[in-house]
Amino acid sequence: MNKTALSKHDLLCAMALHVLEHGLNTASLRPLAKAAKTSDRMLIYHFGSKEELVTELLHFLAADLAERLDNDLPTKRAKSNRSCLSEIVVLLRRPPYSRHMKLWLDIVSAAGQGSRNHIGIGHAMISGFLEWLEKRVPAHVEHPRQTVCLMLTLIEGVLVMDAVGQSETADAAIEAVFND
Amino acid sequence: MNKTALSKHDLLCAMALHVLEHGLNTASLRPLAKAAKTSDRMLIYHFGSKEELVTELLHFLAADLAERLDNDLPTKRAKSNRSCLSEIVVLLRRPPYSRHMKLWLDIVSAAGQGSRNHIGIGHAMISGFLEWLEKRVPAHVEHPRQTVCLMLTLIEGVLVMDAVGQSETADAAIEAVFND
DNA sequence: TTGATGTTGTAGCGAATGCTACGTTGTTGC
DNA sequence: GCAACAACGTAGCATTCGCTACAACATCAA
Repeated sequence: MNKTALSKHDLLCAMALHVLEHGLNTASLRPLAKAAKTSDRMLIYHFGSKEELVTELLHFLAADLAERLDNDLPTKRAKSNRSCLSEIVVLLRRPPYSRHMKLWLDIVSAAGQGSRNHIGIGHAMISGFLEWLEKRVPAHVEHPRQTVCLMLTLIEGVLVMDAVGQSETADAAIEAVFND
Repeated sequence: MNKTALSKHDLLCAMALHVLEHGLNTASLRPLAKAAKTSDRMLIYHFGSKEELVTELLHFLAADLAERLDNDLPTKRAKSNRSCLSEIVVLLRRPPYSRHMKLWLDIVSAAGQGSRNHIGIGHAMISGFLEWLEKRVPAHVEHPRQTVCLMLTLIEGVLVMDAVGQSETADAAIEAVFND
């Protein structure tokens, strides 16, 4: 177990870098294997199938993203909804997060096509992000749950806008949403 | 010209139905050809390459979507921002629009990976949608441009949430955004 | 030593990919 | 009628896809 489990983690690290660079939906076994300095044969050996590999890889990436966010944004309540939102957006638009966000859009796309796998992971990631947000929203807000739902939904919209070169539209939306 | 132009339109119609059903990023020439009752050979003959075919197909679908929206939602100013937003969301969540929206997420995903093609089309579609929205937002709003940016960005977020089974989150966001 | 189990390389399978070569039909202009 | 050109079918190319068969080697318990 030890040997395999360890190398599996290394494989996931290397493949995560590759996917963050080149996208998820277009990734195939041989390039992934090359990035991890092994062969497609060994990837199937370790993960059973490509589908299981992708599942594990997405869980790995989700955990990585969550850890990064915890490190980069302290568990401290923001002064206002506006500053809370804009701090997060500024962070997510820059590397290394920007790459995660493009990959996130790949997950969303596959989920939209009905992939149970991607729907499940996507759903969990949103739930986790909502909890994370709820600890950072100002303490005085009346409906914290609704507020974080609004923030996160808007953030998702910002990611979409950024992807198609409509960042100004996203900026205007951020500017408009909170009056506090 | 007439014969080819006509049949090209027919081909686009048939292929549009196919990608709306089966997704865009996973579509390949032979299934597309089968859906249009022709051969991959003929698709290349008519469109030159797959990339050009996809480009034309996306323009066709964008025009189709715009026309449908014009027909289904009259050019009439809504009573409130809230009703304006919710009417559109209700519409987009149902067929036939729901399929267009899943395909839209495919475009966004490809755009996020840097495809000039998809970025250009996506950018244009957002711009068109913004104009369209600006004619339907209540007349009395102070900053109409900002307001439609907020609405559309939020709509994009709703699409993302719906794709990963987080429609309740999207609903809460819609509930929270406008106080009027 | 033997045998069982786990790890890895080589080679290849059948299918699908985008695209092309080549020949056969029309159809049209002169 | 005939030549030119557009329209189309058949067959195939080279590549890539996920995955597997098979053998070689290591490790370790009996």
